[in-house]
Amino acid sequence: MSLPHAILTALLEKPSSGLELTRRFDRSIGYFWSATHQQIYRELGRLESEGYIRALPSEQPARGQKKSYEVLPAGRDELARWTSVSQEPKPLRDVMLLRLRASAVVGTAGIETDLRRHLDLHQRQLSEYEEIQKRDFPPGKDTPQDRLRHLVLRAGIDLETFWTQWLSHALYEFEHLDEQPPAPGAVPGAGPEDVPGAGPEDVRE
Amino acid sequence: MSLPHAILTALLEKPSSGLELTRRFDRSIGYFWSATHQQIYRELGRLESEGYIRALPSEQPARGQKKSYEVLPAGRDELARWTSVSQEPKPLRDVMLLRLRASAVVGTAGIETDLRRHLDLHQRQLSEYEEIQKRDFPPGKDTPQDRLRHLVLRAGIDLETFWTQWLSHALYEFEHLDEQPPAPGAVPGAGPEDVPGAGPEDVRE
DNA sequence: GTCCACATGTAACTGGTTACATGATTGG
DNA sequence: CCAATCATGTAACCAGTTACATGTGGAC
Repeated sequence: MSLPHAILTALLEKPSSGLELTRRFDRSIGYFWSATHQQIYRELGRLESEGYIRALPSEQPARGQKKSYEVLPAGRDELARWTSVSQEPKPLRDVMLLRLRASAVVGTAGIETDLRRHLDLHQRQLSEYEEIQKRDFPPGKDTPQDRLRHLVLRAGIDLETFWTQWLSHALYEFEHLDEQPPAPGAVPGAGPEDVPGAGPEDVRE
Repeated sequence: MSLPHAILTALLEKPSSGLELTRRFDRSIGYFWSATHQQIYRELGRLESEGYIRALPSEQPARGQKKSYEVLPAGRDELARWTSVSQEPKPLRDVMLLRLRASAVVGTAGIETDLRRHLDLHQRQLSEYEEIQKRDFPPGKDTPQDRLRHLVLRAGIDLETFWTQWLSHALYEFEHLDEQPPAPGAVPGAGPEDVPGAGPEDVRE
């Protein structure tokens, strides 16, 4: 149950309409919590009916008409409560890692291209974050709020850094997949070919 | 649609029953794809009805009776196909980062304790991975299959390393949240990182 | 008047979670 | 016989995804 709290946070930072929220979820909020406009409208409805937010007065209640929301005291309280409550980290679920493990069994055909593509994507994301860091968090003036937000951005930067490094390493491994690793003077074959069959079995897990 | 492929991979590595799969998903498979036994049984049923796997002969078809599965050629083909197909990386969704951003607005009460707890959890996970690395991937013997699996484990290790470092840094920041930050000649203390700068409001997103 | 971008929604579906049900086997 | 454990499942729910529907206002 995190999306409503993401929306409350966004609305506290700045009251917005559904579409404005959607845009913000494509930008800064989306760095750590993504959501589509359908999710957002659905959730805005719930939050309003629960008395956590309200539509700003002075607008028409219809389709096609912009409708902005602001957080009510009850919403702020709920967000503060949720923020302070301990939560379990949720286990990792990463498709690329799964594909890599699968490729150890059914062959690596096609993966290398996608590894390269992902590397490119993560590098772009990293530069984008670094841009934002330069623009929004120059060294110097510094409120506690700024520091907290910077901390979050830092996580994004460090995560993208991890992925670019790991993907680079993975690609390097792929280029040397058939070589005997420690033995000097291995033969680079005709590209990383299929790796069929099952290797040493998975017995120790 | 990744869970069926995770199961196909696991079954190719070693034919298993539902409960055995569940155990393996709590261990090595779970490092990058987690699943509960309910999900697994549901998916085993689907995979069998689609002709991707079959129950090993020589057992009773009833509740309480163990039932092992193996992958059929069609299942292997499907896994190979899926593995080779390009996929989009899915955007990050992390509750702790969201809570931190929220805490910049509604206050940091309660979070610090949970940051500490998460740091501990990630440190434990990291040591567990490093144990496994020592045990299963000693330098020397090294098939292409081993290298691919090692690569996946490496991602786990590097990710946990990232989290422990980031959480340590976050805790350091928390201890100095009210101080004026970039005073030259600041005390390094426990924090491994530098202390950055400022940033105005969230208006430009 | 038509087209397009803006803006708000509905509906159906899928995958993951939580709670519970049922039978078999084994040790006391 | 009873309780604990192993083992397989059902059902209800919830969050996120995908596809589609509807209305407004401005540019041409």
